[in-house]
Amino acid sequence: MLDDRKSAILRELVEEYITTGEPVSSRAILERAQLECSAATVRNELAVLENDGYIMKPHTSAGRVPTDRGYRYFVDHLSPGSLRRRTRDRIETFFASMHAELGRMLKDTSDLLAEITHYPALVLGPGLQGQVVRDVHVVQIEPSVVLIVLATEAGRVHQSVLQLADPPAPIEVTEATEALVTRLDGFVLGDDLLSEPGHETGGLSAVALDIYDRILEVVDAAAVVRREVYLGGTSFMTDLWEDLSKLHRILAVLDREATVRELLDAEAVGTSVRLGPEIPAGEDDLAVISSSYGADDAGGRMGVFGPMRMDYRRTIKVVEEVSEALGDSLGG
Amino acid sequence: MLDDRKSAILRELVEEYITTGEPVSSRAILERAQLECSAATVRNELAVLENDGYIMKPHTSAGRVPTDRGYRYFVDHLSPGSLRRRTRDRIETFFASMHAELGRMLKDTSDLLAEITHYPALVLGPGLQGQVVRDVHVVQIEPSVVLIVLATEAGRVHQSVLQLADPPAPIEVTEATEALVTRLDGFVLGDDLLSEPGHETGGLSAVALDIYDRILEVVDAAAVVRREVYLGGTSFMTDLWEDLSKLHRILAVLDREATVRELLDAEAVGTSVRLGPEIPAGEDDLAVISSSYGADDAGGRMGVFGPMRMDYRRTIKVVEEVSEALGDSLGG
DNA sequence: GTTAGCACTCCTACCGTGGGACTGCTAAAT
DNA sequence: ATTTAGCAGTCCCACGGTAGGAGTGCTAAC
Repeated sequence: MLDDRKSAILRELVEEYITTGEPVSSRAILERAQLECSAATVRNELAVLENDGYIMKPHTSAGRVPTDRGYRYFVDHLSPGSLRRRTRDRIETFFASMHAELGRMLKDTSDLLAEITHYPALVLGPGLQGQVVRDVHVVQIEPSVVLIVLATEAGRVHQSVLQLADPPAPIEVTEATEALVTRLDGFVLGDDLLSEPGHETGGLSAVALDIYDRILEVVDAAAVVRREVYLGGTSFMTDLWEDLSKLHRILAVLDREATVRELLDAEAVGTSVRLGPEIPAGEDDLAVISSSYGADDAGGRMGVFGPMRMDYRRTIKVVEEVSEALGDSLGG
Repeated sequence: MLDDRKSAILRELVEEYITTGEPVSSRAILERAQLECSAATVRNELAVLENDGYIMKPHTSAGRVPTDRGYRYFVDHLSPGSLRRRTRDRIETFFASMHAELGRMLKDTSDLLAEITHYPALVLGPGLQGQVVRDVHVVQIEPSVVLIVLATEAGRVHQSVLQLADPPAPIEVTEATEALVTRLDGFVLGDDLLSEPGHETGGLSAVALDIYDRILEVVDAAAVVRREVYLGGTSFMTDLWEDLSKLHRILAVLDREATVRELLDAEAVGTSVRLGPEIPAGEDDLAVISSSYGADDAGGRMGVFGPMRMDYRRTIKVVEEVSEALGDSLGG
């Protein structure tokens, strides 16, 4: 834990560095913070902070720059910022006038988040886990291919194509479907379906029973279906990193869906700020601010990313605000 | 039209420039093409080509670089390249082992295309236009909200949420749905539904009739629903353009779905190569190679983009090959 | 513990220069 | 008329050296 003055000096240093991007000199800190001391004292304190690993010098005669540890301290001991009325209004009106289909809504949200924060934004769609099955529909689209459509109470739709070995008679599909509907109505996706006590399937023929079982498998798998990721504001990246090879690596992370998911820290709840080495992507100068939206089960996660030198105060607030607004919008 | 020697000189110049990226000197051309003349003659020809607007000099004592017109001539008078056995095999095995849901399939295709060409790739999903309705399903998910799910013979699913003014009784929804199914079964999306002679709807109550009409509107609109765009291999961009502000502008184009669609030249059929000023995005150093896949109605479009200095011979071939393979894969 | 002063470090932006790569032109050859 | 060799002229760019400046660490006094 740092004493008051060191703390203040570190805070001003980080904020100055965030806005200017240049190494910060002792004098600059003195001007920012109204400290009752001289530049020499600040320099002494800086030497201590450097020794403790909070800051570093790019070279001998340069100012100081925060290290990973410095950023971490800054983020953890940071009083939450507040948003301007205009920004808050903007988020509000955006969601008030939003009546699109889910996928579009999430894409638009990622654009909004990026536009407000000026950082590229990610939105991870909600899973189907926890959704209550409202309706199952089976359509035989080819002799041995059936399309299974699942509708939930929240109006979500999941589809899956099932390839059968032998072409069943339409009547057998109908039989299987009817038996299914009674069994699945009200079923909560993600619950253990297969080991649940089965309903009466006595009247079904062998073929119908086979179809029945296969469809149950599909429904069972629906809960863990890959969740969509939406990406917005990628053009901000060129303002954030000057280095082409750095940009290349970040884009490579975005190109692979799996690594994008890792950025968002899908398992976390609430707001998370991850810095550099804490992120699995293996990038050094990278920070991700993310937050959950919606209910535990029915929700997802969104966030923005940028270099370690980010405007944390405001951005954390925006991400939280937009997450909350999207959650409300989906819940209502 | 250029005579043989000028044509050969221009071709070699463009190909040399494509591989090296440096302005091409008269001597370099002489070495590439086995011409029966001296460098001085080549220089004379170059002067003519420059005068005619096919090539230009970055500065007085530099070699020549193709202009838009030069590239255009090159592309138009280019004998189609051929692919290495390995590349062809790769495309084949990729589609042979592909059994995913449509969206994932298109995303994976964009990744494949990018990986093979080393250019960022775009895939525009097929529309619903021309699809034959196989099944309509209406689920009342809230008192005054119904979910409409449309399944087509090809196994495509379209969903839409309909907000009704007054909460109808479930029986009225059922009535409307039953009347719909008979009317819509076999209907081809995109055909003029609303002005078609209506079927008997005599038995319907006023409320059911209203729902019926609203749903018809939804179905009518399904054919022109916004088609998805999938993007792969964006990290290749950093190898293609060195300039940060250029990258920024390209990323900005990709950020807006509308402009991405324009890149693909959605209205074109077959293969299209568009260069610089021919592309609505308003970028100068940009080329897009795109091609259609699938049947006229049920298909979409895919392509790659890069700077004008692209490997057209090979890339055109790859885009066409992958388009065809995807078309076959969807059609089968 | 704090401060003023100063020597020292080291980055960076600037400038000037020479080599080199090409061209265009000219005049002779085919 | 076309082609060619030779050469003067142009202009880029990589290189190296330098001066200025910003900032630090240290020392000695307060």
